[in-house]
Amino acid sequence: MSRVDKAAIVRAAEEVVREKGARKLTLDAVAAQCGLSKGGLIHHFRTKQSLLKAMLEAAIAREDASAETFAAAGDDVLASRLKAIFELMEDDEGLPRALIAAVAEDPALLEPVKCNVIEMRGEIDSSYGDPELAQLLILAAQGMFLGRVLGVMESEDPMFSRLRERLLMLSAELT
Amino acid sequence: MSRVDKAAIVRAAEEVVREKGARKLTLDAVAAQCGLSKGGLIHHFRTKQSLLKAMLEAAIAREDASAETFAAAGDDVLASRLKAIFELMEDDEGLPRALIAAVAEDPALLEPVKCNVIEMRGEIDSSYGDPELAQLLILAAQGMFLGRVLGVMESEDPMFSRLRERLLMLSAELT
DNA sequence: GGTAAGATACCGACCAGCCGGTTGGTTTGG
DNA sequence: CCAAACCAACCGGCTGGTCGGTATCTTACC
Repeated sequence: MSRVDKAAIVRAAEEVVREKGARKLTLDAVAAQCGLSKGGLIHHFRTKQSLLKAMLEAAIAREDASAETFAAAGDDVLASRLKAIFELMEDDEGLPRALIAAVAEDPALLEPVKCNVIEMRGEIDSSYGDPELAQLLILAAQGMFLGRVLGVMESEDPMFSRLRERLLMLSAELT
Repeated sequence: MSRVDKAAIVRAAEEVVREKGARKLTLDAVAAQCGLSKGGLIHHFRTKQSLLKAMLEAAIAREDASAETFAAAGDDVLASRLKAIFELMEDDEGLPRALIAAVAEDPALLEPVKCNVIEMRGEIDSSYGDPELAQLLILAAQGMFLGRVLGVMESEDPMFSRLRERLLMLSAELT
């Protein structure tokens, strides 16, 4: 049917952003990265915006799936969300890059991310006796995520794992 | 001497990013915004990169100045940093926009931001008996900042001020 | 099984507009 | 009179997107 599917194109786009920065995320570059002509690429994604949208959706889906895996393994809402965020940070492809590219291109593309965050917030608010503290733990993890995107927080840094463990401990105390 | 100074140009650039998004931060747009021709703009900032750099530096300087004001008024390191971050979030110009524009254009421009964050981290690490918890409070504030940039966290939201107060309380318990 | 017809995947040349930066000149302040 | 501030036209390269065509696959009918 198709030698290259949309998922492969999205991966190629992430690769381009990682290698060359968000500003160089160009249709030609993506096409080259996945061995396609620009025409071929446009056949799959009719506009650049639709490609960016797909990048964001793929990344969000990965994060949600990750959280659900932890939840299925017995973690509570907060712990599984925290672990999902950490996992997201460790393989630094995907969402961070897509986020940057999208926010640069058109902030309106962030709508799905917004929805996702709000949904998560709702889940947590209704599950803990001290919802504000629970929110703060999530926010701290997202702060680490920001540090990662900006290149300030390295996942090999011993501080990173200490903060990570500490956050999980604090979340365990909350139940 | 000059009818338009560099600070005014930086403000105009922030305005452009706010109104049209980082991708539309173009020399022509900035020139138009501050009533200058492109040639005139280039006379002040010889390249776009140097303008971006100035934007970042101005924003960082604002934040540092804000933190120092709080410190001078008697707040300890953590509280003054937290308050500075909150202040940064409330008038949503400046750093968030500059950050986005810079990271999109060339991640290397983030170096000063990186230095600033690392310096802040050092200050805090050496000032509290439980440095990790102190770091987590800062990270939570930065997480809120990220939420603001993505348009998820509104500063009028009652949740916002509750989280803010809670963070300050937690920091007070730490001394 | 073969094949005609239609759809889907893909190519690569091309275009129009944008954008960073140059240049050569004019105005303005001291 | 000089230097700094500023202007406006211009340029070359890039980029998103178009277009007309080819190759490959599916379907259906004989």
